[in-house]
Amino acid sequence: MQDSAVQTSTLQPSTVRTLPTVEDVARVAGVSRQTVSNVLNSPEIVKQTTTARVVAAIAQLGYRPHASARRLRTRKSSTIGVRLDPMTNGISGSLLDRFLHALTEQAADRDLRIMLFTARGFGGEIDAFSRLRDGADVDAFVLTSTVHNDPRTAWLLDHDFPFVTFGRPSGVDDLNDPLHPWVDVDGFSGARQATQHAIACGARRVGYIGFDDESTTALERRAGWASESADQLGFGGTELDALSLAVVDGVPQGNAAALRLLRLPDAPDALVCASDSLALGAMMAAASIGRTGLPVIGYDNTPVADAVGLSSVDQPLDLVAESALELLFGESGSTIISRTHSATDPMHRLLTPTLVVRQSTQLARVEDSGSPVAGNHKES
Amino acid sequence: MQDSAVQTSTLQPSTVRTLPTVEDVARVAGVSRQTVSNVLNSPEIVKQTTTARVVAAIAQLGYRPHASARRLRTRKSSTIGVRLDPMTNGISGSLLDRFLHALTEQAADRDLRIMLFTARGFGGEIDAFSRLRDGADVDAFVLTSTVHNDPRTAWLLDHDFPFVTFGRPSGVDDLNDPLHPWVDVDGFSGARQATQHAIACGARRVGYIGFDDESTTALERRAGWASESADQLGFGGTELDALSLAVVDGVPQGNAAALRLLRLPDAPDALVCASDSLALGAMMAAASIGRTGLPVIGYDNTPVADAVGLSSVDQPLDLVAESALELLFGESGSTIISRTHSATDPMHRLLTPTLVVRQSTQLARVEDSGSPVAGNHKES
DNA sequence: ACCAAGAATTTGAACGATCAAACTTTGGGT
DNA sequence: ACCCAAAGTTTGATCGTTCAAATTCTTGGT
Repeated sequence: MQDSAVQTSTLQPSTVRTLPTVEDVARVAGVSRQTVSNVLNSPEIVKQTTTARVVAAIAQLGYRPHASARRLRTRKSSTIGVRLDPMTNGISGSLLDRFLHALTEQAADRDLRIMLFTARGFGGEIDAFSRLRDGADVDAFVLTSTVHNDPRTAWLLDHDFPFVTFGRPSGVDDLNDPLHPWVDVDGFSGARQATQHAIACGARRVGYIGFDDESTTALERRAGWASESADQLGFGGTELDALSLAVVDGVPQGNAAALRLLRLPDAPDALVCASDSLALGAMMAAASIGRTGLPVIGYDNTPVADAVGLSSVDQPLDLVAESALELLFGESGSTIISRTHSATDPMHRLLTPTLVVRQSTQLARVEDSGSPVAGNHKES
Repeated sequence: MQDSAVQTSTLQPSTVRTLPTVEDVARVAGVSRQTVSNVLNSPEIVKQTTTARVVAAIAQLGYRPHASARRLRTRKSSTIGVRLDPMTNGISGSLLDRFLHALTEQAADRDLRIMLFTARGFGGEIDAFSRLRDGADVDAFVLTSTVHNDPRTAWLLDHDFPFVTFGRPSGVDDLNDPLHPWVDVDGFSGARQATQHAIACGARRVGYIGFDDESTTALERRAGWASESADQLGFGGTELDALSLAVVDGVPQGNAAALRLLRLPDAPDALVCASDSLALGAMMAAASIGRTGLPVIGYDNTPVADAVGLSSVDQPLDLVAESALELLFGESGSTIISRTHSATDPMHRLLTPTLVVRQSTQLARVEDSGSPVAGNHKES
């Protein structure tokens, strides 16, 4: 090794830079490979003085563990797979994106990585599961937009592969099955808060525009509105039916539905909507027939809601992400915790959304400023 | 139910399933490790009959190469790193998301993966570069929202690490530097098309609401509008200045700017905007002062534009993604092509956007149908 | 029948890390 | 001084793949 002297004496600015390995660190620190490894992975079993020397050597060489080598040996990838939905369905698509962002940040805190993939249909997604699992590319999946009797969770349960869903299971899946961890945001509470707020704004007949389908989401949001309306305003089933409509999600649909409701003899004096798209349509409908001050509340707190000053129910996506990781990896750490049927703690989290109040529900109280929707004229 | 007792003794649905390796495939096919490897990586050097046997064995065992082992040996990760921007800036944030989606899909076609990361500031991002590079986690980076004299590209060039930017370089970087590959969408053309369309709708004084900053994007979009206005309508610099405003991106800003322009003595009879946010604000402003039919054109074709029926300039994000990969990996394949200063072909692509025409520029021509999107105050 | 040259295949080593077990040191208790 | 357990450290093997070199099999010309 006498040529090491030569090597250092000659400056070689950008030759093929070979990355340092544990071996190199060990040599510099005067310890063995394994001790270096221990400093990194089990610091508690290494003597303080030794640790210090190793840490110094690591810093000196700028050493970083080779991710693939580590993965090969430990048989874990420290990577989570997330499918990027094929159809970013309009305005609400950004919900997934914001969630993805929160997830990436939370994951980084635990030294976990997020790997994306796309697939066509559930079948394609399951193929992707299989590919990524077999290639040891990911340790777990995070599923979004789950459906009734979701075939994906069935497959994952069947193949005993770790996952967590954003959205509670429905169908044959048991809500309390410890093998099916899930995180969800309480739509009942969200719709209830929205309704409550509408009432606080002075509304006595709160209308509701919801989704056409029979998803859990659709049902519980409507139930939240119905429950609050019943409790506070004393409405019964028939009256509630008259005050609500179920349509396909979208701005034009929201517009049309709002017009229908607002032209009723007993028109609602506020509108709670199951999405910001619907609410945006509703706002425009209200404006178009001169009912500018009508309180309208949306759902999901998308960027559009912020942009147009629409009050909206906000889902705590960072908490969702945090909880998802907690269910997969425990309080901290990056090792999948294996589940058993006998697990005691509930393997799910139901989070509570918050209402973000904006101009769309404040105009009723202030003077009409002439520029209803996104007006920036402050009256002083 | 009845076999629950038996289940444990006989059936073992989920014993520890060991994944098959090349060795297993080789044994079944009656060949050696390396031959299996060759079938996968260099099919042309293996005899047809042997290939057939190996392929059969692979299918039979459901073999898939272990990604990490392969990466360790080949010293490449087949993974591209993308930073998820910390601030999903409102409506336009979805542009990045749509790009991300396109990129993920294109990458999948080449057996490449997308890995996400977040970082705070450019410094943080460069740290992340360093980490991901040293850990051999990624083979290249795709950068978005580049800025003038971007420190990130400087670092990457300095450390000789492959990357491509979505957005042409500006500053000390050379547009034609073969070491700095980039893809961009021609904003000049986009704004020009928008203006052209406005004129085709009958406008004779097309106004422009653009960005306040001095980014390439801001400059070229305005230039596109100015150029077309000069050519077709014969406006000079002073007149153009009077017809345009530069503001911060956002719906309220668009609203305010539009009001200012529309209240001028020589008010514009159409508005071209540098973003959908601005355009949305402009639409609302127009509606609020009774100029419902005013043609308004946005930029980026975000979901909101679709939702509210706003004509908008669409960036071909799938092409951008495809081009980005092409610059990194060549026509096909998943191996980084190394660049030299002497490269002949230009290491960049300038793509042309297309205008998507919607109701916001059609109302002028059709009869008021009673329920247009953003209000239906009749003017006559 | 022989040989050379190319085609096809096999073998040993390596990628960089961690695991499991073996080994060495330390610190009391007797 | 001795021994033992606990603490700390090292050694050999291994994860699954591909590289580089060695080996065997073909083929065709003489």
